[in-house]
Amino acid sequence: MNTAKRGRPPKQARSFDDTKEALLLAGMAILTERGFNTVGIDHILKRVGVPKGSFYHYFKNKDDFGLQVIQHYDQYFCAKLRRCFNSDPEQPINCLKLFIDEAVEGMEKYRFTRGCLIGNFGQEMPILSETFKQPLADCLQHWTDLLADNLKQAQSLGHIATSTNCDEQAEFFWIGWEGAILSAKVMQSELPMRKFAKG
Amino acid sequence: MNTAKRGRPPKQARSFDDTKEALLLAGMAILTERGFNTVGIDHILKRVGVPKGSFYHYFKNKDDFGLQVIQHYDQYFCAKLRRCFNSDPEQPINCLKLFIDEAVEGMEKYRFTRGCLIGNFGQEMPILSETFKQPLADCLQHWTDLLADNLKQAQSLGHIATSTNCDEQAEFFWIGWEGAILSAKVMQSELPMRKFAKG
DNA sequence: TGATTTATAGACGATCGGTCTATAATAATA
DNA sequence: TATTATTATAGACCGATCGTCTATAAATCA
Repeated sequence: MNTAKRGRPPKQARSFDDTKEALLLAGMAILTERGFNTVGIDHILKRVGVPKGSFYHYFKNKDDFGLQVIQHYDQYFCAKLRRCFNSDPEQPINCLKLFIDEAVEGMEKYRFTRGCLIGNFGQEMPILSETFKQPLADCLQHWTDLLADNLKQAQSLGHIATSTNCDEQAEFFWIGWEGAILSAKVMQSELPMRKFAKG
Repeated sequence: MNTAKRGRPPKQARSFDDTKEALLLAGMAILTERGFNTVGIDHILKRVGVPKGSFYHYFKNKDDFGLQVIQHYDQYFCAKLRRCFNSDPEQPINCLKLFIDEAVEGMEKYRFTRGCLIGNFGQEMPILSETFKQPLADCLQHWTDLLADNLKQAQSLGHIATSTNCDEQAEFFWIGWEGAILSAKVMQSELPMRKFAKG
């Protein structure tokens, strides 16, 4: 059982073991900030400190990379949602508030430069390959399902009117939330997010 | 008083008189579909059928062009809003419905490839020059003002509760509407726009 | 008529995009 | 332990894009 890594070793020592994972993480951060089509592969490589050959060893092409970044982001975001939505089972309503507060915090931390990865890809839909359509729609559906579950919990506890259609309400929230993130980027202010959350 | 145009004449006859106007119109259409940073100047030139020299005769650089396209779009969009909002003074509520119906129609006409120019620029904020920030925010403000006026009319006619804050409500609408356009692009369906309008 | 203004025409270099081929090390095989 | 296969890094390569620059052509002005 040799612990040494196979393959040609890097010229310079690196701060990570898993090159592919490092590329995906950097991809999430950079694409969330700058979108897909405007970001060159070189940009990501420079950030991570690996040569181009490594990229094309792990990914078939740029589209393949983009799709895997989306998958990664979906997992990350769903995990975040599950954590928030399980944070206060007695008061499910507070869970959404927690999510919103964390999102505002995140936007401020990066000075309103990092929005939503799915929103960025969505805006670029008309110039993206057809293969992106389904994965992006799936992400929105996952989030809607998670939020709808949370709303149904609140409903079963009597915190929300029984007349409310939780699925529709969840869809409505995410549609508007994307707009709130976008507006926050334009205004460089948390106010749009707060104003939408109020509604 | 000679009506002939000054300057070097084009090699091939053109279908328009005003080259600058033609570039701005093509810019509106193309940037609405594909965003700013991902579109090259050559792309626009090819569509209009003019050489690069003309572009740099009328515009200082690409940013200058982008800013003028935004200005043009703002005028176009505000005119559209004014038309809608004056369409039924007796029933101001119907005016917004008309706008929404027209927007859905437009999205379908272009198969969900053309979203909102301001939304596209907004998504690209982090990589745009600082000079874009104010003009983009101004557009949103113009639309908010126009919608708020409409809501106030409805309020004065007793069609909306007097407790409603029309300015806040107008802001809320446009924030969410941007999200609805974005979601419609992802889903390639009018449903997100309809679902948001319902709320 | 000659100088100036307006506008089109397109070559050019620097840079950056994505793909592809070459190289270097370890692991597996026999 | 020699040979081959596998893994991963290294970077050359070509085409596209951006913005500048010079050249050209017509109308107007003095």
